[in-house]
Amino acid sequence: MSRKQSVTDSDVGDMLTQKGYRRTAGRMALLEILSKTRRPLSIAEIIRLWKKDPLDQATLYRALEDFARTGVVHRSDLNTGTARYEYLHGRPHHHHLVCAKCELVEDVEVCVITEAQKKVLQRSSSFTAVYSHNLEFFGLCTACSKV
Amino acid sequence: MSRKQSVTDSDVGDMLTQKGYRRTAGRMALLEILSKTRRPLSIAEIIRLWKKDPLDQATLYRALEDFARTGVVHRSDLNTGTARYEYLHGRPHHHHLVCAKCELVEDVEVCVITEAQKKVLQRSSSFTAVYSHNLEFFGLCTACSKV
DNA sequence: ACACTAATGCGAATCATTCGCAATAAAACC
DNA sequence: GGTTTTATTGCGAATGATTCGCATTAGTGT
Repeated sequence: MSRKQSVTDSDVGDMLTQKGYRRTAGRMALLEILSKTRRPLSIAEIIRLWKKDPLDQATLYRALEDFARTGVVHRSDLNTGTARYEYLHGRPHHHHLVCAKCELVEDVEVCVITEAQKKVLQRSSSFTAVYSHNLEFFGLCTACSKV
Repeated sequence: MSRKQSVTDSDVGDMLTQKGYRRTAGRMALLEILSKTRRPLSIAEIIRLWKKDPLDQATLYRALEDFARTGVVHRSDLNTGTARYEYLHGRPHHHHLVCAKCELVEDVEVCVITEAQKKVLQRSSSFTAVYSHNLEFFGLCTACSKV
């Protein structure tokens, strides 16, 4: 009913089938982890959360790249040197709040850019289309600001 | 004369001295390159533009990191996998337009985020300060959209 | 000229990410 | 159910970006 906040096993499986992927144990588990975590995860974090047997990195990278290409997950580089991947839960896109010290990442649901994007395109001298944007805020989380 | 659009040798040198750096040939040349280019440069691009003798990468990385730490240049990762550095010309900050195909990067001078940043902080549950943001737009440049 | 220390150069190390290729295992087809 | 097709996996090695250690060089202040 209404908007889903989490995803069940069969949902994850359906999603895979629907996008033309195969329902493999690995990709199910990966989507499981991503869908339960409402923020961008680095590869290292995913590996840490991984409960199944040994995890091959190449396989993980390939699956994530696959998912990102078809829009199942969103990839973002938050100036931390490593890519992060986030399950979109059907949301078109959103932004992030990144702690400059500990790299804690929080989602920002509001988006104030859409109209501005048009202006940017109008003023540009060498672009003919703008179809997306990344907006990340940097600051200090409560824990880090105490230190 | 008001706002400087480019930087002379002595300006670059003064900047170094003022920030507590030494006026070395390498750092002068590096700032020279950066200040003449009004967009974020990747390490590879800098090396390509380098006219002086052999260029050591470790030295280059260290200088750029140094400059970024004191705010002389700004580092941004534009989801291209490599960091880029841009001379700020005294501007506080600004945004970019990135071609999804050829990675052409254009500066966007307007900033519409400052007020929004405050709202983001207010709504956040685990951050106590937001002091900067990155905003990058992705699209297609004129050349790439023709193909 | 001298001392102090930032900056450099070089090679090796590390980290993230990708590639090649043979082995597995879904999905589809008989 | 057995077979074919082909996506996905696993492994090891390659690549690319970035960092480190350490001895050497060269600005800067005295």
